[in-house]
Amino acid sequence: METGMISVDRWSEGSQAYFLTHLHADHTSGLTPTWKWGPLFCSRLTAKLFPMKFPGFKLSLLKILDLGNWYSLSLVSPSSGLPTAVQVMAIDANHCPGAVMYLFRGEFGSMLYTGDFRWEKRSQRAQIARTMLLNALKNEKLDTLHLDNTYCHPSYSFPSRNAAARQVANIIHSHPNHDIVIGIDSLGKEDLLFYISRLLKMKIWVWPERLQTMHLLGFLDNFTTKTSLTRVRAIPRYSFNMETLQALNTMRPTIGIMPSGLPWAAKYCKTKGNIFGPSPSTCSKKMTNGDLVFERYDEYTYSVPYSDHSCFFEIKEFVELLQPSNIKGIVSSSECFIEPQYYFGHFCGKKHDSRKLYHKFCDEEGDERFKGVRIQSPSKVNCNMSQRKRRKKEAGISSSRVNRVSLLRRMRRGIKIADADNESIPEKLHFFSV
DNA sequence: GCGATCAGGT
DNA sequence: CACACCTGATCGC
Repeated sequence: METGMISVDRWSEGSQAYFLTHLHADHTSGLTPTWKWGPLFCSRLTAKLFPMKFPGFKLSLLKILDLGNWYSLSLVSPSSGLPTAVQVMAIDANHCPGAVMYLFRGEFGSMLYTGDFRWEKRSQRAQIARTMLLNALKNEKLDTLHLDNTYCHPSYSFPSRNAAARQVANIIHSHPNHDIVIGIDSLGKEDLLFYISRLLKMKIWVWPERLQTMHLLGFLDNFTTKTSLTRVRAIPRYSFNMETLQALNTMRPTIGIMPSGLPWAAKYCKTKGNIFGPSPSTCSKKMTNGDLVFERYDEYTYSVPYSDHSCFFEIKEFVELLQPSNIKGIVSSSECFIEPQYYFGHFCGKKHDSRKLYHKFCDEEGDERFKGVRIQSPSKVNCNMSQRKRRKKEAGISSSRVNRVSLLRRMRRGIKIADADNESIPEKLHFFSV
């Protein structure tokens, strides 16, 4: 598709229609309450959560796309100046609440943008999404797949979220006299918390803004902001650290559980031989409990492979199902980034030389790129920090400005709670003139 | 003075 | 490893 038509999760000026896949901060960078380049298309649930994240945003810019419907947009081709129609369908991405993929079709052919997605074949939601996708495509070939390639490497292997949730429950069961803290973000992992809450027949503490989110999502009874009611608390991931856990343990015995796909990235660069082989065991403290395996970091912290992104095998199944003509990775910032074409080119029925490129990459840099990162970054950090401190000292900057900025940010978060209001959501539309 | 953005950390 | 999001510094109006 030519540029100047649509943007997905990109918010700079110059497109005729903007699409938001979900509300995580790394997909809304550039979007502010004063943003005005709309219209902005998103799922119904994202629209419901939107005012909390962007209070004061002009809600008439939001256009809701219900799942599984085709919507038609009248755009203008920037090159010819002629009108051109683009059809779009939103499909459940099974990532965080409200997250969708977008299937587009028009003169350019067909294009699927997954955003962040989890493709758990056995989950009912993924099966519905699968049916929607296949019905929408009928027998047409998908021309371009923009793919969530976060874990697009065979070493990224982790279980379903249901299995990971059972691991969390298992850890909690084996600590009947401990307080539990679980690290979460502003959106996502609600099903995990809900599952634990039902299983333990216990409310889970969340911070006030998160409770507001839970209520918007329809969880009315399982969460609380009263600490006295429960021994299980979900806390922001940024405050989940060793210091916090040590402090908590001075008051009550407490363990931390971090649900994340990340620690399960096998350090394949350390292994010898076949990178397609099974994920190597990387943890010396792996513990078993029944038939479940979990990872213990230190005396307080457990890590559980609960991921809202697809593992490698799920990405493979997804690409195999769709067999697109072209694949592009959405995530490209990774040190470890490898074009999905390398693994899945054979599903695309196209000749390509990415395999050759990959080998070149490995041969030239191999383990060194990882060693380089490990060795260089601490010294670089130290250098930057000392430079920064020196500059600050030289400039004689007091901390009053900084404290004020931080305070304002915190106040705004508080105001968001008070202002949160989901009344004025626009009506469903099937045709949009842009 | 203030919002926007970047860098750096976890 | 790299997710999602924080804080603090700096930029530019």
